[in-house]
Amino acid sequence: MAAPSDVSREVDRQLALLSSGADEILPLDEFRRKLERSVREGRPLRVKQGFDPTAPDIHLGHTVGLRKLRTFQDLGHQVVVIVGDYTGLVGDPSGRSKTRPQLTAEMIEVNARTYLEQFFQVVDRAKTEIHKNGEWFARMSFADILRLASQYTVARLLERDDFAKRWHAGQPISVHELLYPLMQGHDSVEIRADVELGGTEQKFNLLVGRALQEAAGQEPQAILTLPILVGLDGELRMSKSLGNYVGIAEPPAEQFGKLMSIPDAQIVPYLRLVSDLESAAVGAIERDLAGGTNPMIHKKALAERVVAMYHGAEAGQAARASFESQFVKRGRPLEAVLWTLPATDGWPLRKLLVDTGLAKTLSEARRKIEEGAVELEGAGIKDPAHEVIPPAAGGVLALRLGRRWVQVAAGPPGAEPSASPAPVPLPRG
RNA sequence: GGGGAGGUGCCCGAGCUGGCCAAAGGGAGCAGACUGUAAAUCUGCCGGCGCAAGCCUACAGAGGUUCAAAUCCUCUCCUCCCCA
Repeated sequence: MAAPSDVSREVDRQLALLSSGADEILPLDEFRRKLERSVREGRPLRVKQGFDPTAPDIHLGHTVGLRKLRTFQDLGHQVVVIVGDYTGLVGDPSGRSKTRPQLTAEMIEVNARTYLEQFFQVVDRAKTEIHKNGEWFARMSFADILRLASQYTVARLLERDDFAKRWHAGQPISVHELLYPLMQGHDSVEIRADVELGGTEQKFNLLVGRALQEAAGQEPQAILTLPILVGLDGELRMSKSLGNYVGIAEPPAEQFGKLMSIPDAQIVPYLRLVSDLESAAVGAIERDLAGGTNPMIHKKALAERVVAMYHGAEAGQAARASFESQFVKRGRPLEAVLWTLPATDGWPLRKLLVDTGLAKTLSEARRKIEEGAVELEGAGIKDPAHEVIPPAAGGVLALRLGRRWVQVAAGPPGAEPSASPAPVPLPRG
């Protein structure tokens, strides 16, 4: 048993680390008491994090919470992750203005696997317990559901901002969506959570967990909310469906480029929320920016740092070098995805653009060519009917539409178009 | 259960006294100029296929009227509001 003063010192230390960067911890005194007990009895806290296997790719927005989970683990606590296979059938209405589409069981399975794989790039697998909430929801009878539903009122559910907005806007809210917060809360009861993490938009759901735990005679969980990361557009929260995200599994150059497109005002928030730079250093950068330093310098450092976190220091440097070559010096990137396309007699440029994904449709490709957005081997091409001469074996062509580059090689006639799994060096031209 | 209002392109939203509607306007997005792949500003594009003329698909769904329908009629589905 530790001496009382040691306990108190350790609790202070943990509290400082855990609350750093957090938006709110509610109720703070309860959380402190939990930590005290944990330290005194040497019993890890059970820290809950749920996710719905809807959009499997983890992006930087998620890592804000995941990095906090990691901090809990580093302090010896136990993470309990809930795969929301049942809640996924509903779709979290949080922050949504529409009912989400429901998922099939197979999709959930696949998504969960992808998700966890990426999840454990940040979180320590050895200190993580995984549950599906189907473990308990699949067994509940209708009577059980009624009992659960009786523990909360419609008025309280409708207090919730997103429901309230939809209600006032005359948009539909399905009954099963109303059930969502109850399901999430019930998860906390089942796993006896001590703490649950979530973005600030999750606050309501997290609090429902407290109410249900109390009703079940358990000590209610503390909740820890984290600021929401703004997406690349600088306005809306980072989310896959909005397309304003940086995925942690994306290639280095992609991550770097996306990070360079964030508004200047987001540099400091990003450093705080998604980089591993300690807070004193972030403060120094903040002062430097206020002093009038060109934000681009710090933005590049941020981008390099984040790429390094997920791909290693070397990849970070390489991404930066490629970026500088491509944009600052107004040239080609150092590398680009290589497409191998079947060689045919005529190689219509429009088709190349579509096959390589630079354009979505032939019509779009035609328009972009006419707009002067397309460049092949350094020469702008404005003729929509242009036919490309396939390169000789071993040769490649550098093709650009706007800011995006690919390289193409000629493959055997009739073959399916295929892309290199990762970008490969682009010959200097 | 009764009454009322609605469902238009990625989103919002005009049109709905039938043809000039691939459908005004705004937003988002893409591209060009500028630039730091930031912001602001200006310009172009923004259903598909076609070099083009043009053709195809489209205004919740299915039928119908008409030379011609997003626009008129019938039925169906869906949403919201008020009343019970």
